[in-house]
Amino acid sequence: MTERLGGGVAARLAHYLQVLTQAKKAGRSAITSHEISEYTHVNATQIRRDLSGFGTFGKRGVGYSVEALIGEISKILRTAGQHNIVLVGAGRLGLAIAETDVFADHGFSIVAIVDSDPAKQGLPCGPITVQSPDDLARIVDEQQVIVGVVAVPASAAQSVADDLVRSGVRIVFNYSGALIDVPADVTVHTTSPAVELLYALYFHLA
Amino acid sequence: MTERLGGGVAARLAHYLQVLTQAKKAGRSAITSHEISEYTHVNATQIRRDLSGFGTFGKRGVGYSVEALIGEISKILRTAGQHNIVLVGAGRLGLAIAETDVFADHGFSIVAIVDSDPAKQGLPCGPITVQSPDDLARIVDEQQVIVGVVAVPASAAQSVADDLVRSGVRIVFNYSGALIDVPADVTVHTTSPAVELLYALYFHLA
DNA sequence: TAGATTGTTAATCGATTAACAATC
DNA sequence: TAGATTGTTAATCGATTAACAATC
Repeated sequence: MTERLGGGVAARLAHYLQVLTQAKKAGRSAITSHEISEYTHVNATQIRRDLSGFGTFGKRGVGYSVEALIGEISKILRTAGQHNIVLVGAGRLGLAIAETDVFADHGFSIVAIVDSDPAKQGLPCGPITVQSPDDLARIVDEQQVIVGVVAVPASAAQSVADDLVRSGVRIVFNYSGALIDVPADVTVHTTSPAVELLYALYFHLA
Repeated sequence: MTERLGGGVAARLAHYLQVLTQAKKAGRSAITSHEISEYTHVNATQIRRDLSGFGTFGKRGVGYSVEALIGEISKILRTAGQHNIVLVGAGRLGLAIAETDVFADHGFSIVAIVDSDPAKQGLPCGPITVQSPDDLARIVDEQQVIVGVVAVPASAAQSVADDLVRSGVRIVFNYSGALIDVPADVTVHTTSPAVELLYALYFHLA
């Protein structure tokens, strides 16, 4: 189990974890591979094989315990524990992201929000207040932040990403839609809802 | 070209289209398979093969014309043209989504926003005003809406999805994070940014 | 017991990778 | 011409699918 997982397996396990977390919040105590398959669009046999590679977590005729499986996958992905995020952009999008618990559900905590607009600095947002981008390096260092979320207009995205990388962030999560370049040792993920929509549309029109 | 594409190819083509659209907005006129690969994390050879199956779009030694390739892929995916969206939820998240042009960039137009809170109904949001959920069926019918976007709290998501499906929407785009059930002939996509974050984190910790 | 679902095998299919000639 | 990148082939790897015994 100390060996590194392949990219495919790791991605699928993360997806199962998301579904299980939501199922738990909805009050479910057990779930079958077929149900996970419906929500993830991953083949049910594949799901069972992915899981059985690490142990026998299921009960034949019943399915998997939601709670127990969350624990097992967290252990496999080594993502249990607390991870800190800094959010850049206190506009509508940034505040909307800060408000949801999509990140909190998985142990990610938004420890700081920054915005270059002085009018927004000092404003409260939940338990924290908006700070200046000048504080980024200090925040990342003091709070051991590894993830930076970019929630600014496309035109400012590259420059914000550069700031984040300079400040020591290792993973950039980009909501702006713009293409962003970073050094090879930093990971960028750009959210692109339109991609899924184009895909779904193709099969509905065909 | 009249035959239906496999799911893998269609998903990748949609992703290329997203990158090309952003590249065009950034003023790029040409792009190589290696650059598309950097932004999509799809293997460059795979990209060239995907494209060459439909024609010879590239120039050896140069790459692909961004503009021309956007046209070709739009033709292949048959997604050129205008498609209408109705957005449910005029909270921070809903308004943030309405504000961005991630959807508009690909010809999707948000033709209506509805919210069950009477205090929000009538409020302006760009060129339109917030309406009541009671108007959903009429809106979907009159404006030929095929996509419904769910931007409400998780606790209300299933009920909103039910309303949308009853009103005739064929594709549900769920930003709430909650698990949603719909009839077999309707497609749901649930955005889950945390999945990508868990995945990226795994490889950074390992 | 009967019904359901897991765990697992074998066969097929699609994606990835390396390599390289063609050509801009 | 020289350098770069496409288009394409062949070999490997991983995902999907069908089938079914094991067992809850």
